[in-house]
Amino acid sequence: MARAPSLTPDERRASLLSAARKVFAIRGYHSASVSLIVEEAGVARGTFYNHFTSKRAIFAAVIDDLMEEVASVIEIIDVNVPIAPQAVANIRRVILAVTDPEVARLLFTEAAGIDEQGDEMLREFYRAATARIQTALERGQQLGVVRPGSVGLAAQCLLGMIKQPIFQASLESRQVNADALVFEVFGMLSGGVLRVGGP
Amino acid sequence: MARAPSLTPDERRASLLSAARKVFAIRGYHSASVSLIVEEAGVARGTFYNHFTSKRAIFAAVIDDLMEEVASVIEIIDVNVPIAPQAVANIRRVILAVTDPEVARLLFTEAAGIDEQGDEMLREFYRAATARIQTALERGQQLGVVRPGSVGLAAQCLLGMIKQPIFQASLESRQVNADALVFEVFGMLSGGVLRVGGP
Amino acid sequence: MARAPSLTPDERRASLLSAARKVFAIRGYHSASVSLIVEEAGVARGTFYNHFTSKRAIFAAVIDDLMEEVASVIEIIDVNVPIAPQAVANIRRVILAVTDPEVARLLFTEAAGIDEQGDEMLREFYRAATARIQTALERGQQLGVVRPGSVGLAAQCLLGMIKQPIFQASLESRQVNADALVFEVFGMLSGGVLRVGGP
Amino acid sequence: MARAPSLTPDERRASLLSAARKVFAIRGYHSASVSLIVEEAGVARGTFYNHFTSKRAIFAAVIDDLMEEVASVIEIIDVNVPIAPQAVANIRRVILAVTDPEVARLLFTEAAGIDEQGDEMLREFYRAATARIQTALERGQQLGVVRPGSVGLAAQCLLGMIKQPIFQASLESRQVNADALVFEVFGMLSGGVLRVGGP
DNA sequence: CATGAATGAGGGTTCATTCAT
DNA sequence: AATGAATGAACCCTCATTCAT
Repeated sequence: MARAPSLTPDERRASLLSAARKVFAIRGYHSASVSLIVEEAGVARGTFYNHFTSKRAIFAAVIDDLMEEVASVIEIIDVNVPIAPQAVANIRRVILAVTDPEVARLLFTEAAGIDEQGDEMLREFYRAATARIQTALERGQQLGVVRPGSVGLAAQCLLGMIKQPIFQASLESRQVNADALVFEVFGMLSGGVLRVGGP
Repeated sequence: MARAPSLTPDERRASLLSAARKVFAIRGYHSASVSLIVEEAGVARGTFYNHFTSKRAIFAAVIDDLMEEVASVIEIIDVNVPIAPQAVANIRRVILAVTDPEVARLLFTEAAGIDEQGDEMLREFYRAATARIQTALERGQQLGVVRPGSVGLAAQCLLGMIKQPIFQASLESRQVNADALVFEVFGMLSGGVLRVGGP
Repeated sequence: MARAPSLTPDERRASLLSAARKVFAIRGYHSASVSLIVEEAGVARGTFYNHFTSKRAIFAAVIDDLMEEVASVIEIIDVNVPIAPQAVANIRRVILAVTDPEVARLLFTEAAGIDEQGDEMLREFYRAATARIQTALERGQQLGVVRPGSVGLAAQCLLGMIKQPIFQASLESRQVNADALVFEVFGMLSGGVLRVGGP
Repeated sequence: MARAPSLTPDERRASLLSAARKVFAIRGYHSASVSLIVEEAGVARGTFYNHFTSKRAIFAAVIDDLMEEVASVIEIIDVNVPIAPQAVANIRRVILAVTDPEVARLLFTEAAGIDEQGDEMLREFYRAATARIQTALERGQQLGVVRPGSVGLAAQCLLGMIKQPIFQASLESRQVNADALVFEVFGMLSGGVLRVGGP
């Protein structure tokens, strides 16, 4: 009844994570059942609980990995070379990372609203992301490439500007054109869309 | 056993909707139970099913009302008077409408991911919202107050720019400063934030 | 799918309690499953949880009823008529009440050790029983029919004297002879068994 | 992977038994898990099953040891020297043996009701204990220090008299005063408590 | 003998929905 | 329409036991 382990614990864990990610992405957190996950992973139910304490826990692990994946593509900007291309490259990489349908679905529609603990994770993620953007903008201000003024809200707006097209694409089961989005975002950042007489 | 109805069917329906909205906003779709809703409404379980075919259905009705509420604050722009203030006013009203904690929670974190039908509703909502913004932008182009070019993505970006700060505020159980957000959004639209090689 | 209730809620509750009592008595707390109980009661699983919040809860209710049953057979002793026969009658009734195989099994072997809350119930039961006996003994002292001295331990010993034969009989699936036990207990109380240097 | 055994098989078995006894005493049979036992013993799960065929089996072994421990303190009474002090000493030693919280909990609240096999063990234990007491009483009758008549029930009553105070103390997490209990039991045996005109 | 990952039957519980009254 | 007891599928999780290494 007890098959020998053909995988190391880490591999099994990874395989469960991968299965869970797939199942959560397809069915959403609530409709995904542990049964579905173990079936996808090809292990028995009990095995699941040898690696994760609960369905909630594996979901948190999945989301955590995702956030890490997204965050990891951002590279520190070198102020000694032209800023703009670096910023563009960062945005581009984030868009590409988030454009994966699984990532988009999980991060944008499933992560929120599970429970308080989950919301805290998300809060923290957005807090960190926003802070990062804000810092970048402030450095830009010092360099004179960003207009002066408070940039807290601007950071959130910038985030939303990127997120919303991806979210809508995800909702419609299509992928955004990353280049077009980068272009659009950069256009918005550098000049807005209105031509109604400046401030 | 069957109490005489003290409300008209429509009133009962409205009262259930209101109770459901409250319960869904507080607990989220999945944690909200029909029990909670009927308790909040002060009716028996069976009564619920005389007015709505399912929990799913009442949620859809709640979300529908919400979307309607939000959409209804937008006023047609009159091209014979200055555009900008009208646009600002619209944005401002949308922000105010969406800033209500119940609305924000329901629309931004609960509505998505329930099931395919629900996603379709949301898809439709964003499609309509985006289309509306896009139309406005195109009209702006004709009037020469919006820079030329494709504005499909821009519309989504604009939506995200507004939504994200409200979403993050909702996640942190606080409300955005509507005026600051309007100012920020308008600033972004009219000139972006970057000063890199502008005209 | 939802049959009309053929029983009043109280009747259904009683029927579940009775089924539970039977099942717990036969299988013990841990081996009894809610499935078994509802099967015995002839209702669906969900119905069980409409009447009791948990397996634990219905067990507590069963034990509570049992304790009440046992306690209720004790009659206040009238000091104006001969004491001894009244005491004997009380002991006799208790023995008879507890001699029922279900009662014995549940009270003596299943009630203890379920969890802290359960132990507290039992503690309270024995505390009350002991206190009652102690009070009776103290009244006897005032009347001069009980030898002087502390009677706290004596009360517990008296309880044990009655309980142990019943418990052993229960273990062996037989019933004690109530009359013989009464006789024995009364003999013990009135003169002990030893004849070693007594007066 | 297979660590060299640092203990002889017997030592390992003893160490598992000791760990099991501790765990069973603290958590009770049902809440004790094999995991807890092997953790306490510091061995792997598989090792457990090299020494005991099942959780049930190690529990039986624990109880067996306990019964043996208790039984072993009883010394054969020498009829050539005064009986009473020897009887008292035996009772005293039994009380002391059983007063250990682990012993009391395991023997009085956990041993009963696990399964038929377990009940048989317990049955046998009480049968043996009762028989021993009965034999002692019968010898007492021959010596004229025990009142005549059937002593089968008396033996059980005597057992209960001792057990109940210890059981109640165990339930309340306190220890009985062995001396007081011996005194009480002996008082009961030698003269009862009632003064209502003996036979 | 030791190890510990894997197993899977089984248990308690929830809750959307039904329908006789 | 209103009621609310009854339903039962579905879910998450536990844990004694096995066996390849």
